[in-house]
Amino acid sequence: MNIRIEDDFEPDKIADSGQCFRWTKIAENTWRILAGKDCLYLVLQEDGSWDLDCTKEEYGRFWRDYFDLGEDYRSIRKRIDPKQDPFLKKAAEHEKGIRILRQDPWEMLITFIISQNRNIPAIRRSVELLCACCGERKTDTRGAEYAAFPDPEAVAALSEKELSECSLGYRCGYVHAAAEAVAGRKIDLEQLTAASGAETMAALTGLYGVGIKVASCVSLFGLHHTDAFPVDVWMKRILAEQYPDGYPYEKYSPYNGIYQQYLFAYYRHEDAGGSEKT
DNA sequence: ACCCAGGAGCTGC
DNA sequence: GCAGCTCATGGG
Repeated sequence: MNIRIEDDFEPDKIADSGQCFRWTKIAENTWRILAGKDCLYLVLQEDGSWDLDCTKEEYGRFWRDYFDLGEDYRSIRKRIDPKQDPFLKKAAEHEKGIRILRQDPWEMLITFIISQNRNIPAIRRSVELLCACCGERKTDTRGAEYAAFPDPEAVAALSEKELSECSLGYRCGYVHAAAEAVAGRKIDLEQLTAASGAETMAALTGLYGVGIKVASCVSLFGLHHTDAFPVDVWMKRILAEQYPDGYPYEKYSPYNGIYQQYLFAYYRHEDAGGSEKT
């Protein structure tokens, strides 16, 4: 089907933003998106519209929400006062096009446990190995095969050897424990969507191998708690350099997580480009 | 060879 | 409560 998107939507920026690890740009203007057990080809048309290889029903039931197309990111960016916070304003304008995807909480939990103390290419590699190891084999609309993200039961059933072959290193035990907790109903991730931020963080950090950083990523990317504010090594640098007197978290509520994505992406791009930030 | 990565658990104070 | 150490592996 074909859709138009009026405000922010740039797949290159979303794919590079460190919130999803199974997007692949397979040609100019074509992205292959793996999410949960599904695959979608997203193609930018000459007229600026988007072609999606799914039915209207699938779009309404799943993909529209996945891309968070009900949210008006333009107005969220406009709330930033350039006089009060020029750095955030610059980051948001530069990274315009990012959206916070509404991804599966279980997939986010495992993905961000895997992410700890690793760079993005290494995370992608391990996630793919895990899916290949125990995810359901499927075929997309172009006839290509892919592996779905595995269920908690499938991950919990893996042997120590099988898990270690996914290059998880010392995180093997964390992944296995999380899979057992979810499969064994010791934690109900779906229920946390409606829970408070504090309650959600407490429940997630109660899991072995889940600290504040991973829990906030699951909150933001898997439960769409837009006030969750993940602080990793990059964000620590930003906070130290740009906000030495403290970050105005209260003022930016409930959009802290969205602004955080702008800051994170902007700083990493500037750093990679070698230019100095002011 | 070297340093770093979307960190977290554990120990010792 | 919080600093310091360790953990396994790949990317640059």
